Amino acid sequence: MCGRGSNTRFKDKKGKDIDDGFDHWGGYMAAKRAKLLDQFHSDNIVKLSDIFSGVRILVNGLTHPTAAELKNLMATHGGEFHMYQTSNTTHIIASNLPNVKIKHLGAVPVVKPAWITESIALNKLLDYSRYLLYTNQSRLQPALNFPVISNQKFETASEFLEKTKTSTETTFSTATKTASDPKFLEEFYSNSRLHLIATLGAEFKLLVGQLRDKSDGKFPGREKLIVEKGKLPSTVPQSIIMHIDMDCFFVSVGLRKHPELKGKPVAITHARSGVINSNDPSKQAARDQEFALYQERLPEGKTSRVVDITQKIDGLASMSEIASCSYEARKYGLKNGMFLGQAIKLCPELKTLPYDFEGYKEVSNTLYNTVASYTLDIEAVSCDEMYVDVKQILLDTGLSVDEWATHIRNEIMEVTGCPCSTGFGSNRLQARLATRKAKPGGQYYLEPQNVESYMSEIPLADLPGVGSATLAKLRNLAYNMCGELQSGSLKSLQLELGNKLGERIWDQAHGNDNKPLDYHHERKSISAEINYGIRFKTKEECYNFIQSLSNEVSNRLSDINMKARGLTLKLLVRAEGAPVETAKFLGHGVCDVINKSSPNNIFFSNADIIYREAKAVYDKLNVPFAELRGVGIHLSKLEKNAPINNPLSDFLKQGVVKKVKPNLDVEESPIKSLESSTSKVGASSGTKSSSVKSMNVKSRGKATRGKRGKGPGTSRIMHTFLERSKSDNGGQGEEATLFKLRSQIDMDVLKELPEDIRREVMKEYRFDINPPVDLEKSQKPDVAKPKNMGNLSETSQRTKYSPFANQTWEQIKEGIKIWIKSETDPSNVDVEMLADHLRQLALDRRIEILQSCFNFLHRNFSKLSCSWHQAYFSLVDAVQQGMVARYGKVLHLEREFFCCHIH
DNA sequence: ATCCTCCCCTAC
DNA sequence: TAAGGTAGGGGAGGAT
Repeated sequence: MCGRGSNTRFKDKKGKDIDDGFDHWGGYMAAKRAKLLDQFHSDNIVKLSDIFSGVRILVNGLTHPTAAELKNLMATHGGEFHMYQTSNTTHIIASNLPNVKIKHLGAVPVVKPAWITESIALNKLLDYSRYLLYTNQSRLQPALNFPVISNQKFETASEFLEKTKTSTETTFSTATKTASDPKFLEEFYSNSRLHLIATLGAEFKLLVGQLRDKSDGKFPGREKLIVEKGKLPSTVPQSIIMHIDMDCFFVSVGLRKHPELKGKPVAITHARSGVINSNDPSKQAARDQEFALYQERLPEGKTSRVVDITQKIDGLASMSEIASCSYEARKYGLKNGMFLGQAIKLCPELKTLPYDFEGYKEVSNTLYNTVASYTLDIEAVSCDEMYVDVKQILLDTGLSVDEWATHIRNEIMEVTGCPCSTGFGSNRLQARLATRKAKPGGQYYLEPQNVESYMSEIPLADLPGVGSATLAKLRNLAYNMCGELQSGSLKSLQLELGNKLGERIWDQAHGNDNKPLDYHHERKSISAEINYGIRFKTKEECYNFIQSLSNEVSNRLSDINMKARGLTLKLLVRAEGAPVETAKFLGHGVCDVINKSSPNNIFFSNADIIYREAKAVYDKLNVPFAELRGVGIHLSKLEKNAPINNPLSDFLKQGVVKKVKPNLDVEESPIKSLESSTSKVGASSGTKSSSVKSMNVKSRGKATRGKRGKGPGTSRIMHTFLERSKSDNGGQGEEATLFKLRSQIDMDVLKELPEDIRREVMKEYRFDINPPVDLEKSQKPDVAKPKNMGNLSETSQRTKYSPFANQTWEQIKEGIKIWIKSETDPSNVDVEMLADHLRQLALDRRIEILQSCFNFLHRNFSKLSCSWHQAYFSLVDAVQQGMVARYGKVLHLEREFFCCHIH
């Protein structure tokens, strides 16, 4: 999953070139190009010759001379230099061009920069064909095997110049991988431990959920244990939580292949030695400068892992980070995250091992599968750590906590070859702190009667959630141990730390933690962020990288079948006074962080849209690309995609619903039958509740700020779907059943369903397990005010954002609409018919929008300031004026709740 | 009051 | 050389 290339954007499914996000901005881009050309021409230049008259170059990638120098050369010798490729770009200048870019070059020749320098040297335009970078440009070839034309046969011209320059430049640029390289993201991810940790953690959270969904309730491991131990079921009154944590995970995995290093101080790093081979004496000064600045900017009281005054890093010390170190190494003061150079100073005999990413994945999988054979009451914390509710296991097997702990630890050791530690307690905090005592390679049960005394000896620094900043604040209050807090004042703690954190730490100091294990995690955000190797030399490289990130987050989004509504661009910008070249090789150095979100009220998941938004934010921020040291795209306000076909067909198979109308039928709107059959939302508008009124077409323009438009659930597209049932039995037939089911309004209906179907439904709409909408209440005519969110706070935070929270039955019905899903092939759509249909629905005052056209609206009126119905009419207008020439083919008939406020 | 945005903090 | 990611909780302060 890490290996996704960034080259998917240029082709659609059929392999034809599609727009790169600028189609609709053509005018803007043209203007921008003109402006750049203009600046170029107005520069104060001294013409030396006209040999490049008519030549218009675009520089792509790293070249020698640099792009800036080439720009000057072109200016002084009568050519043009383009920042973007245009239709009249005549040559692309590159020294080394990876495959992914080639696709986009088309017929324009890719020529080595020597063509320019040598032409200038001879003062005449040489034939560029001798300087072509690739022999066969039209054919796509494997990235690494481009036959490069040798320049050995160059005659006179090459003798004027040192040939070596271009070739060294080429090798240099392949050796130094910065984010300018299209392959960078992939390469970086495959070497990043932090990326691995993050993605593996998310995967296991997902895995536990999936295993629970498809579990048959049988646990072979547990059953075998019952037989083997032959004990009677016991009674365990209180809840028992187990915390499992692998001992210095990466090291343990590494030691499987290097048993000779067991018992020795060992660390996992990329670097092989504690010193770097550099003979650059200026390095020390640059490092000192950077560290001083870092120290200066460090918040008061906070300690830094990077600048440890007692462990000053000299100019040659390796700044490769230690991902994990053995307990033997920790005795020397080594810590995870420390630089290798520092570590070697503390422990000269330290052995280093390389990463073994495949090994980590394998061991993690084995670990989870092992535990899962006993229970699925697992909260995955990370690839090497989890909480498990073991009460049922202990009950069933009759084992004591200690016996169970020994058993599971032995088994994990056996199947993974790696040791782990386990802690037990009556809540997750106690279990976790027990693990701390158990480590390494042990087990400990913190029994309820010992909690208070045990806790009093725990340093506050050991509490989960207390890091260096919080610790500094606690020290300010003269608190160091949990015991000191047990008698202290909660108020003063909250004043210093904030309400939530203050209370949590207060609770924790007493050994309390009422947060239940989370077995089913639902993602709230997705992001991809790179703060390493960012050194852009052209704006294009920067844009390309933003595009790679866009592809990445888009892919991750669709992997979990979600869409997003919020986008934030995060930039790390070299701080004023920070050296341009960082102490750590290609690191980010001391930076200012900029977060900027783009206002957005429609959902998206498409990479092109993400790119366009992110790029727009970047352009607006006006940060010079050369100063960037980190770039990230964060997507938030996620929602599951509407279930399209599969779950529905499952329901059909089960006979829960009947499928009747496979295609859109304008004349006989399925909405009508539902409306008329279920409730009395007639055509008269005067008697409606205010909430309904705001959806009335007549009130558009002034109702957009009405109460209805403000709840958290309202400014978003929401959905449900159902198939129309032919049976007309007063709305209580299959369709009504399914609709209620999907809305999670009637939990009784849910309960009556067969187990497997219920599970499907729960999977799709897990957030509605606590139904937020009271059907009885919402049927009352006066629902002027949305439900008070405060009343929902007892249920989970998620519930608050449920699509159906805050919606009354009336509103839901009013909001039902048809969503026509479009496909990329628009050829056989009858525009007239659709326009008619839209008009018809408009007359009925129903909400209607085409998903694909909504994207169109968003593209073209990105700053729309109107309500949903205005957007709707804009769409109709657009159809009538031919602005939207074609819609997608109508594939599915679905009803979707839609209530959107576009800013 | 209640939201949203832009941070900071923490954990692995 | 080196691979400084990612997700969630929450607070300050402005907008409404």
